[in-house]
Amino acid sequence: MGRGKIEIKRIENPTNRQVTFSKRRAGIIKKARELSVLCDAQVSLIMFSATEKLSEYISPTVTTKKVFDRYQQTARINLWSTHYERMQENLNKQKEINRRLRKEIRQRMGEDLNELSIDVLRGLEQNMEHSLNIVRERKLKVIRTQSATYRKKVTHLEQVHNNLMRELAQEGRNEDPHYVFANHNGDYQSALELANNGGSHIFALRLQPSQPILPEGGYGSHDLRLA
Amino acid sequence: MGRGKIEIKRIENPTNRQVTFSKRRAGIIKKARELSVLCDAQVSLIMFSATEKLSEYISPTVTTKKVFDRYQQTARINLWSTHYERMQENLNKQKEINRRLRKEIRQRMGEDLNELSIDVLRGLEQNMEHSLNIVRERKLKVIRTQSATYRKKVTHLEQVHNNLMRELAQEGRNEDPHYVFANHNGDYQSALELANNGGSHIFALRLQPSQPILPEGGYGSHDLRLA
DNA sequence: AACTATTTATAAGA
DNA sequence: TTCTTATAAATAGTT
Repeated sequence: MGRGKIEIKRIENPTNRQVTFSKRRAGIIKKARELSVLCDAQVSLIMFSATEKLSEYISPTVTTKKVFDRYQQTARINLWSTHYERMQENLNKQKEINRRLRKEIRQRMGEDLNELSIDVLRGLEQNMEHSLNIVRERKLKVIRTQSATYRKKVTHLEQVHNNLMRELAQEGRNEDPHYVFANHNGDYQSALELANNGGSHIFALRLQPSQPILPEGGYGSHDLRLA
Repeated sequence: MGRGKIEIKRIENPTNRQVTFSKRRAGIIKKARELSVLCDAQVSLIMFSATEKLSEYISPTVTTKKVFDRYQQTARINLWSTHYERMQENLNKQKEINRRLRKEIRQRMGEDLNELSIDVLRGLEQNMEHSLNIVRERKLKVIRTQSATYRKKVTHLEQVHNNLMRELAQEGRNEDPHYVFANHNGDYQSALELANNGGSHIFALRLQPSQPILPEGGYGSHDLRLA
């Protein structure tokens, strides 16, 4: 269609080739648009010229991404979809693990027990007894360690105090010895308090029987108990 | 170009539309091929008909994937990269959640306690005591229910047995009454066994102090304890 | 699926 | 690039 018929083979003259590209690009884009409109089709047309220039047409009813995604599905061609699928699989696997872990925790908190057989219940009870003993021992050990630390601190403070008293007794002029003594007593008192009862009032809340596991952000060890 | 000029708008007659699609699809694919050859261009043409049928042309010098990749680079359009990133984020979030859940379970099994403060330890201990009581009660309830069921069965069997004995006593000729009696005793025995000790030997393994949580497939409530 | 009257695309030239 | 125009090619309506 032109002044003369041409053979369909690479146009060697670069200028000529470029001109033909421009003309025909316009033509094919027009054809693509007409096909879209007339036939209600979704068309994606991407062209790179020999000079690397990008031209494209995409039907107004879709996006290039949608066409690509659909192309993958329909053509069943891998492209990057394997990557996608693997990620999706992985995600689902993680979610399933998550579900089971939450269930495990709920059961260890005394919920969701109805479906458990007597055998499993017995095992769970024994395991929890055993674990509870470990936690108890650990707690006692921490308390003992902390007590020891505080005792050392107290001993040290007493020494400091005694030294001061001695110095005061030697130099003793216009200082009030009771000021220092009261200070020392305060430290000792708070140290004992912390060792024996440290903040346990905070955890009264922990005994709520059915604390729900939050879907996200509020899960996990301490969030569960501190909520 | 045809017997009459047509307006470029959706063809309402479905048959007509389908025919036109076929004709014009052939035409545009021919145009795409000619453009590729004449102008040394790389063309990707993807079409979905209104009936969801996929047609495509791709220049012989490239692959669809290459065109897509190049399109992304050149157009500097994200396309699916955001999708990727979101999936990756989601996956990481799930993994982090799972990490915390595993830690929670380990701590409830008496592991990883070193980092816990005396406050948290005290709370954990109280929570575990409370949960253990719930599990214990549930276990007892199940045992009681099961015992009741077995008692009913036994009672029923005794009745059946008595009826048989009575019948035998009435008709009593060449049957051995001990056969029936022994059978009945066997049932009763196994019923009692199951109620009192049902398979608990299976769970000796559960008391292993440091059963690792398997990364995949071996996690979860019962796998952990039954491993 | 073929035919063909007509419209449309475009090669070559300006 | 764009316009022009002779001509090739595509295709709408028909069979």
